[in-house]
This record gives sequence, structure tokens and C-alpha cells, in this order.
Amino acid sequence: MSAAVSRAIAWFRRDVRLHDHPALTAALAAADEVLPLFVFDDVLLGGRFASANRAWFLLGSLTGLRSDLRERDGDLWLRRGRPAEAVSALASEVGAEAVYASGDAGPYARRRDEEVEAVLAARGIRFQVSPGTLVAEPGSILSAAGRPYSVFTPFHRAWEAAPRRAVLQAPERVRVPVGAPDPGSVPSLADLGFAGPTASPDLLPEPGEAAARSRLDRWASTGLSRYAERRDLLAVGGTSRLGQDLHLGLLSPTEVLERCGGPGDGPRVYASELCWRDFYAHVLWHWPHAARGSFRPVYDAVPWRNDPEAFAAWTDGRTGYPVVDAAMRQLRAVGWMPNRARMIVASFLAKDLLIDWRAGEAHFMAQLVDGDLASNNGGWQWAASTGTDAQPYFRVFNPVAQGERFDPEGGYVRRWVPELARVAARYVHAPWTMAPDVQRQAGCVIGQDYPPPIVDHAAARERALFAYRSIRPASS
DNA sequence: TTTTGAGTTGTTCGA
DNA sequence: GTCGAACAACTCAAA
Repeated sequence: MSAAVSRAIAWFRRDVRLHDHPALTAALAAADEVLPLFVFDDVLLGGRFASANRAWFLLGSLTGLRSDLRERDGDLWLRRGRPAEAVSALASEVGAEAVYASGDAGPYARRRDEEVEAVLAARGIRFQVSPGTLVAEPGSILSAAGRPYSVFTPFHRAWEAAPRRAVLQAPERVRVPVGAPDPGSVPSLADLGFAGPTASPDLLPEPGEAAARSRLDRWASTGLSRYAERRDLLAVGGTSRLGQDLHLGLLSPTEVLERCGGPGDGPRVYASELCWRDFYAHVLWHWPHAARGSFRPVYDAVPWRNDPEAFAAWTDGRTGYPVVDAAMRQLRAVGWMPNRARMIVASFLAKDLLIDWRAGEAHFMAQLVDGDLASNNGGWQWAASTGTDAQPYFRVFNPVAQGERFDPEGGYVRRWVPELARVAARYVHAPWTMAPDVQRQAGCVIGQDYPPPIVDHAAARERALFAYRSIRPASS
């Protein structure tokens, strides 16, 4: 190695892309030779929120990143272990002067990066963090009093007013260090400890940046303009389906926001959803305790029921409420469900079944190909009325009314609950109301072909209201 | 410091 | 069937 040649590592984490990548761009600007690296972190792969579906999506996306880098004379180095050790060992081995990475606002990621920075600093290696996983950097959106926001609407106003960085080009060439060690091969899912994705692979989104970019192209040119009217319609598929691409950073949220601009309600409402993603990441940055318990600690006292059978009925999609069961079966089959369905099943678990929302949060993280700690946690706490800017606790979704409103023809429930295939629309969200002869004619006898409701919604609602009221400090 | 207006996504009840 | 009010007070953000 010549003394005149400077070297850096570009450490990929939740930014598995080449387009609009500030950390990679900074590394390439600062160093003559850049070594792209991904580290399989056993803490994440085996942690409480590990997911075979996301691991599958990650592996496919890393394969894509490696081939994209190779097309640019580069490569992708793969290591496994504790990041502080793996990154610093490789940095020393190749004589890197700096390590560049995109910031990650999660509680574990912050601790990990503090440790990495310290270990690198002890060896005289700089650790530089760039933006790239959120539109606005955590800590950058504050009220006039300098305090973080815990209500969405004022956050949204400040977020819209904040300056935005420019979208960056993908590099044309990535020159890697001469004589660098073996890059290593992409492991199998089994190597990472997973038998296989829990969803059917042909129903999971195609991994990789190229596939994500074509999803973005299609979304920006077709679905986006009708997003506002169609996002909640369960049978329509009016949402972007870009969640996994944003979670893994196959797409930069800044670029997605720029591509999805324009007049009309569709772009406006979609941009606000990107803002929600930032909002919940900022909330966890400022209040990391929310990752483990209620944002408002008083709600840790809700008397949740321990009911493994009811929880299993919920995860299996056999609660007897068609829209809940359809959504839970879709989740298991394809590793995804639309946001409206997430709200319905979350409300059902937390309110109708009065089961701790954290059990539902964990189930979602195990299954969702787009599972994201901050967004998932924020959504669950919203549904359970325990979070920032939560819905009032006395709002309890009625699963029949939600079904009738957002799946009026019943196409969604019939697709995922085939027992209901021949039930007429007027009964399809409450099949137990069919007279016995109608049940027989529809091939859906309650208690035989399809379960009766696991709880009576009206009674369950009263139970939830009582339970939540009981822990209010003002109540007597 | 005090005050005031506002707060993603609903449901139920009674007129 | 449609409509408005009640739900139950609370916290936040900003004037």
C-alpha cells in the first residue's frame, strides 16, 4: 500500500443501495479506495424481533448490492459477529483511516454505534455518520422551545418546513483496496439460523435495489395519485408496498419523497405517511424507553389478560371476526398486510382481547417483511392508546363496522378466508347472524366451517373501557 | 407564566 | 337512514 493512497470503509446497514447514499458518497469523496462492508450482527439476527422473512429479503438484497458493486469495479465484503469487532478488525487489516455509515435512530443501533466509534477511535480510525435512513435527522426537528415533539401535527408542520438535502447520484465507479482480504460469500438463510421464510417466497416482494426502484417507478406513476381515496380499501391494494424498501434502505426516503411530490391529495397524504415514519423514529430517539413499554408509563398498569388460547386464535386467524382473520392469515401467507388491516387487528388484540400490545408487536415483527421497530412500535402504541399522540382509549374499533366500511363487497375477507367464499356481502363481516338454513346454503355453518366470535364485541368493548378507566390517575 | 386551541385513521346512542 | 353529540378529561404546542 502506498502512503499516498487513502482508504475508507463504507459500512452498509439499513441503507442497502447505491442511489442517494450520502455515507457512500462521502467515503468515495474522502478516500482513494473504498471497501464496502456488511456485517451480520448476531444480536439482531437472534434478537427478540428477528424475522425469517426479513432475513430472506436482506440476503437477496445483499446479493443484488454485491452484483451492483461488481458492475462498478467494486465488491461487497461480508463479515459476521459483533460489529465493533468485525468493523474494526477489517479496518485495521486494510489500513482504513475512516468508516462511513448512515445513521440509525433505534435504541440498539445507537448503543452499537457508540461502541463502534469508541473501538475505532482507540485505533485512530474515524467513524463518520451521514444521513440517509430518514428524511429528517433524529434530533433535528424541535419545537420553538427546543423540545422534541410528541404530537404528530406540530411535528409534521416543522418537518415540512425543514430544509432538505439534495438527492445524490449513484456512483459510477467504486475502487476497492488493492490486495484486500477475501470478501466472503453470501450466507444461506440456514447459515443465519432460519429454516426458511415463513411466508411463501413467491408471495414476498422481490429483493434488491433494482426491484425496489421499479416498484417506486410504478407507484409514482400509477397508484400514488389515487392513494388518498384507496389506501384504506382492503380489497383494492391502494398502498405503496414500499415498506420493506424503506426499512432496509433499498430506497432513500428523501428520494421517495421527491419522486412522490406533485399536486393533489394522493402525494400530500403519502408524504404525510413518510412523515409518520420519521416521527416514530424521532420519538424512539428522544424516548427510547418506549421500545420496551408504554410511552406513557401509567399505561404499563393496564391489567392485560394472559390468554394463550385467545392469542393463538388471533395469530392463526380464527377469531370468528372475518376481517381480523383475513388480515392475520394474509400476514402469515405473505408477510405483509395493509395499514388499515394492521390497525384493525391491533385494536382487536389490545382492546377486544385485552392482551398486551407487546405480544402483538412481537408477532408483527416476526412476520412482517417490512417490520420496522419504530414504526411498528408507534403503530401498536397508537392502537393500544398507550403512546404519543395516541387515539383516546375509549375509541375501540368495531371489527364488523370496519369490515363493512373498508371491504364493503367482502372481496378481501373471501380471498383470505375461503370458508366465507359463498357468504353474501350482507353477512360476510358477521356470518354468525345468518339463519341456520342460510349458513348451510352458503357452506359456512358457524361452529363447524367457521368459528363463532371469540368474544362478543359489545361486551369486550365494555371490558376494555373498564380496564383502561381503572388505571387512570383521575379515576376513583 | 398563563391561557387557549387542538389533537390520523371511531363508535354508539338517541333524536 | 341520517345526524349531532357524547365519550372523559388530558397533554401538548404556541401565542
